[in-house]
Amino acid sequence: MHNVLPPESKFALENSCNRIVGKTIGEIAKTYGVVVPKNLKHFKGWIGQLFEYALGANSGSKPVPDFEHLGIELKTIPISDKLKPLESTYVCNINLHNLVQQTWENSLVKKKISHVLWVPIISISDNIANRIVAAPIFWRPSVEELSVIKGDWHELIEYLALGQVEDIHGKLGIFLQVRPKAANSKSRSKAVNQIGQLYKTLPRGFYLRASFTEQIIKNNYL
DNA sequence: AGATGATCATCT
DNA sequence: AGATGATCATCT
Repeated sequence: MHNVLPPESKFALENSCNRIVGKTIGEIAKTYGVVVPKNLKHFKGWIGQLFEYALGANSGSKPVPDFEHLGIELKTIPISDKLKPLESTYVCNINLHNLVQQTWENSLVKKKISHVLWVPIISISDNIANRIVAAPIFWRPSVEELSVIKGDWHELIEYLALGQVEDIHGKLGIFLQVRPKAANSKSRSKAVNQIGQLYKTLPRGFYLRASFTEQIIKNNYL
């Protein structure tokens, strides 16, 4: 399998996107000689990784944007034929201890969502290979969108800073929410409780709600 | 353990 | 059917 070099510019990345739009997952996989799994149960991140490879994203599992030199984050997103996202979008992990020096301005959420390349995949077919790549979208949040997300972030971080991790649930937040992000419900990571003691709890992550990403996609297509 | 890539499964 | 909570694979 040959190596795909990172795009040198946003223009180069746009050209790569133009080459894959309208293709099926099967066609793209064939280009790189990889086998498409029958389903994603045991390969949940497979499509995302295929596009990281095809577009030359190379940041690996480091907590930085996929195209680090361009400051662009890559997100594949499954959508219906009516442009509705079928899933929420994972943004990043949450540090449940050491919250004092975290600010919105230096937050990973802000960094990750400031410039996103959305690659919507029309996922009507259960057959992964038959799913179709819709037009990729280079998106920057508007001032209004950013302000709502900033408000969500502050509300959610407030719980964590007060040691109320266990009171957080998926219903909180307008665009941004907190949900478990773990291998299973027995996974544990470091957190602080209300009286400042370290303890272990279920790891959590920030996610963008599907109702929000639906607007991003519709604003760009309709 | 914590970061990346997410989707699955169950509840409402 | 949509949303929340649970889960799967891989890398460092």
